[in-house]
Amino acid sequence: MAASRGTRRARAGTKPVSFEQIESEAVKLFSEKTYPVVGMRDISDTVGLLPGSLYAHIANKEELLLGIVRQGITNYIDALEPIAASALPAAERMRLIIRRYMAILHTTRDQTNVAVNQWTYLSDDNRQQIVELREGYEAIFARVLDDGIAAKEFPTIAHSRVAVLAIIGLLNSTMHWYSAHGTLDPDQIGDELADLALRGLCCPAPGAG
Amino acid sequence: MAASRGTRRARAGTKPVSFEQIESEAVKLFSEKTYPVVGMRDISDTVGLLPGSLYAHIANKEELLLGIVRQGITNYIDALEPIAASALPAAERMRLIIRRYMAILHTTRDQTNVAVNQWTYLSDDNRQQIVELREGYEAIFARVLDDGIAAKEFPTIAHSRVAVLAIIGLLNSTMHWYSAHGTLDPDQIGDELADLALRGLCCPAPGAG
DNA sequence: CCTACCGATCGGTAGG
DNA sequence: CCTACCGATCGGTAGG
Repeated sequence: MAASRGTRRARAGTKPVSFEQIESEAVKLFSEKTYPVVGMRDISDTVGLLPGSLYAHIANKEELLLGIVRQGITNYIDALEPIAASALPAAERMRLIIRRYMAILHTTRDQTNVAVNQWTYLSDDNRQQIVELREGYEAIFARVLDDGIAAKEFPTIAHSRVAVLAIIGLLNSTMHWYSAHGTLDPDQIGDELADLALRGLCCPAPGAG
Repeated sequence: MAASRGTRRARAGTKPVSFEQIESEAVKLFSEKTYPVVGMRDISDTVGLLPGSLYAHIANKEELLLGIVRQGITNYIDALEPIAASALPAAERMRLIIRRYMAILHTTRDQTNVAVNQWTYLSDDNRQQIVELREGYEAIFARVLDDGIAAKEFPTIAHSRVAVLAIIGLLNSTMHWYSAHGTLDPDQIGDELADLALRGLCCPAPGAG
């Protein structure tokens, strides 16, 4: 009975906590349990602060989510945009983009999960910001696809937006089963998925009728 | 000031509320806002009951989710299993399965969304139940794929489980952009996705190197 | 199916 | 960064 509040005494002469630590723990927790289920007390426990002390480092819970989501998407845009803008044939660019996507997923899996699946918890203004970022992200894939069609590398596609969203959906879905600690390396999976997508964009399909 | 509790008087001589109504409204709300963010008061409001009255029809919040998720998956298993078990060539079975998947998605979109993305909110025992159901669901696709490889319809695949999960991931991802009210009909999209998947399983890919 | 209510937990703050 | 605390809301229940 002697330690009524002893559980909370995590900080005795330890180094001060940084914003980056808080954000990094929040990424893990949000990815694992989702934003609405993670309490500020969960976050403060993992970094060794009392709940109220978090607000010396962050404005509020939603700002934390916003930062994580925005950076999570920006990571992809910054890396994929130059590839899409390069002078290579569209099929090659698409392959490089898919491979690079898997590499980024491998190093920022939790953040990607939050960015892709949890931006919907943002309130109106912040969500609108993210919607625009997402459009920029989609545009990268659309550009390469359209280039490929224009250059006759790919056949004319009935609904090209469907193809773009299908490819993005395929890539994002890997998150749910691709385990970072597994034996499959990201380049290998990237190549297999690129094969899948590029075959899908080119030749006639079997089993019809 | 006269209507202090007047807002809550939704039921005056109306027909009694059924369990099915409650479940159906819960499906919509869970799909739209996710389980942890939907309060019992949100549900009771839409069916026109007071919060406590819900418990005359349901055991608790989680039982509601469990029922929705289980039926949401069972819908697919019941419809796809017979196709997988039929005597048709594997490529044809795969095409029929994908087409049927899109048809079910079209009629049970909200429930599918909840079943696919929100079973993780179940507590241990209930979640384990769903994990087993999901394995049965995956097995349907694995069976057709393996049959196709054995019959040399598909080439030997490095990681056949990757292919299964990629196809399921592709199908499930349609949920995020396929709007039930849109002009794209499910058969049409089903065919395009079947083309994508079946081409991916057969021929050599361009753009390599 | 309502009335009336419960303990627990939530995000966040004042003041130091 | 802690102490001490706040109002709001949560899922759920007893008793009728």
